[in-house]
Amino acid sequence: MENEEWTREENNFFENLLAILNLDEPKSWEKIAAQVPGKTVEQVQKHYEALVEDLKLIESGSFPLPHYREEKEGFSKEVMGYGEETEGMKKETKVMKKDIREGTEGMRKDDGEGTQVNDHQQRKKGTPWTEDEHRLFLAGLKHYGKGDWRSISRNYIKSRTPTQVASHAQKYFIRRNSSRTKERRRPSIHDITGANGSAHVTRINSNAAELASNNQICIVGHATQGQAPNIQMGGRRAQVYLSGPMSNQYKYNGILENLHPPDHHQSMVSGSYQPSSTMDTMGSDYVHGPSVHSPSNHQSTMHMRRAGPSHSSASNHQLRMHKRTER
DNA sequence: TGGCAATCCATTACCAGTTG
DNA sequence: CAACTGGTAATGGATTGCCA
Repeated sequence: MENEEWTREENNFFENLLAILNLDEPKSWEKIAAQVPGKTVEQVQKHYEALVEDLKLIESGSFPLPHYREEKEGFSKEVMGYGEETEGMKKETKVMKKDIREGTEGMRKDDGEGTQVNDHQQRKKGTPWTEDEHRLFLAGLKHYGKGDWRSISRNYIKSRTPTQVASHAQKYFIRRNSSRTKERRRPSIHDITGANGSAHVTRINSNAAELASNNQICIVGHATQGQAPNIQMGGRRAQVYLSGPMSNQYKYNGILENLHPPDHHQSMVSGSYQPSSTMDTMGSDYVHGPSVHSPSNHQSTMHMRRAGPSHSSASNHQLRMHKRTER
């Protein structure tokens, strides 16, 4: 007898098949049923109809959750393959806790710092650190040293809890100790290592030389709107795009005073900045730089990625990369 | 209990191919 | 050729588990 209920894995697998297979093709349901163990063609069709119904309800504003048969049935050490006693038990506990987290749709205990998480909330959204907060952090670090996050929180960054400070510190030290070449790194707030540092450009775009020859240059780095970092670039008029964690996307229109080679880091720029959102209305003086994803576009990209596999697979991309290196 | 390392996961940056 | 697209990698904040 076939199993009427669908596990999460079965459901995911089914949805992936839907994304891959063309339902207009003859015998598509047979093909799907053949690939989902223990399900009949009828059950697969029924499940599809239920899925369509769910989508309708979701679109209409209500969110009834589909019923999944819980995987914790038979959740034993043997089944999970955790043969080794202590580590296996630890892993099992961890997996179960993870399962509970996911299975209960974000139901979680209070973290003790006023974070109430209800049924509809996922993990608390991160609040990005501002440059000012980071500088206070550095000042506090200098004063109290590594480890005294409570004092740093209490006396320097009142807007952050000790836990947040510790988490920030962890990332800060990882960044500082990273052996990764600076050329490949993205600009980060953690690049500011002194409490009085100024905003600076950390990396020039790889096609900067080409653009510079055309009196254009693209620079990637941090700058906050309205800031006018020092510029040293060579005597020609240029358009510069700035981007970074603290800016959205800014465009610089100024004079190249002393153009550094494209691999030169820490080049300084100054001038007037415009948010990119206004760039398109700036007129023909402005030359377009590298494309920037609009958040909405990217959101939909991400949504599609989460929703199911794409027809352009990872292996396709690997192939592209391989072709590229061959050229 | 608090610090630390590891992990999770959402977001963002970047890149190359495609398209108009 | 600029803009768009779709993919991966990097990043950062929150959370968890371990241990002194």
